[in-house]
Amino acid sequence: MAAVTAPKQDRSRATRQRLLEAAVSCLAEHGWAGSTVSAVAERAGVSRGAAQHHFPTREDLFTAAVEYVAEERSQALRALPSDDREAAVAALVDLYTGPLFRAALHLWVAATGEDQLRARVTELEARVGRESHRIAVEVLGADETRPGVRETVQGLLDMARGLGLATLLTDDRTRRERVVSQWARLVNEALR
Amino acid sequence: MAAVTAPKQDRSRATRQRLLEAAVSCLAEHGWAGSTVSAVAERAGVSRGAAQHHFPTREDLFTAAVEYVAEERSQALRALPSDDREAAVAALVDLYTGPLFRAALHLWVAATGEDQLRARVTELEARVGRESHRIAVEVLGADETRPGVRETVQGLLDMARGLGLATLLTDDRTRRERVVSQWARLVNEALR
DNA sequence: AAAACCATGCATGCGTGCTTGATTGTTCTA
DNA sequence: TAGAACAATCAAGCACGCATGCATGGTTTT
Repeated sequence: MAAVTAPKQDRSRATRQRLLEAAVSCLAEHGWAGSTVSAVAERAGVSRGAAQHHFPTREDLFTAAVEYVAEERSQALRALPSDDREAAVAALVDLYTGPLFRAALHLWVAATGEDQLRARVTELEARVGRESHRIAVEVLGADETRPGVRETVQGLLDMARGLGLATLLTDDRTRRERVVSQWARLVNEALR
Repeated sequence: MAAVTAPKQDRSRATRQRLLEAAVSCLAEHGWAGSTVSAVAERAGVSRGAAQHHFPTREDLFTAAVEYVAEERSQALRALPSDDREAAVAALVDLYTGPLFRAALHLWVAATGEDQLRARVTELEARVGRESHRIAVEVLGADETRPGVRETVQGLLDMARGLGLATLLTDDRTRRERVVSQWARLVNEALR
């Protein structure tokens, strides 16, 4: 068994942590097919057998990576600024262009074909999605009791997803900033 | 050479066509890793050697599939209705939830790691993107000379992409329809 | 000392690419 | 127009590379 007892001392947890971080950056840079266990092990600076010890199968490794990514994304969400609405929208969109979202996207798409992963990914993504919505409402100062407000915020998040997807291959920053600025105005008016 | 002379008679072009269609549906259903040449050949009803004849390498097959998907998407775009703005937005978003977009998305993400594909995909996606924008402006009856209008339409297309991405794992139709309805209203006001 | 932790080598499965052989279609010529 | 040479198209088998999984041996912690 891998964790019959919680890892008593930290060296083990350190390598486990490094393996997860390596898995995430590997996903973000080389995609699903390119993220072989040898690659993430090498990137983590450990042997392949060490990886095999912590995560007996490749699927174990990446299901753990899914939860790790979800946790990191939640954490990033809670660090959002809430002073200015324009800045809040920009920061929100930025969350969808970083390596975390890239990794999540690769997992998301890969989970389409892997039955085991799909359950985990859908479940966790639903959780992160709800949290994203909750925090978005908070930093935007939106009044969800008014009709249409909820859908407005959701649409904004969906647009952020779309921008993140577009950023995958070509990082067209200037275009993105213009779109975000305009949509921030639209949202601002709709929430007024 | 595969096409030193254009395929004189149709049996060949028929199987080539079937291979491309099979590649697209395979991508939409099983994703990139699951779309092996054996799988698409079997789905097309031909032998693996036949596929190998038309597309010597797997990469040849899927680069051809990329262009095929781009062409099909362009064709679908030109069939959009332009009578009612609400209906136009809904139809536009629907283009991002069908199997064509699913296939394009898998190609898009897979091209992140495959250097050869990335060029083709980015180039063609840029073309389709411009055409999408042009047609979106047309069916929405938007006046692009007014400031902010261009960015509003682009944001709408990005939102459609994001909705399509969200539809990959869970087809949350009712939520999508509510979001689309609300933003159709907002866009409608913004373009007035 | 025992158990967790890590490293190395081997075996299997799988997908791709290539080669060979058979069949269909096209074209040139008598 | 017949028919034979020739090219295009399709089918089947083989060899290689690669990633995963497992098993063994060494090292560190408790």
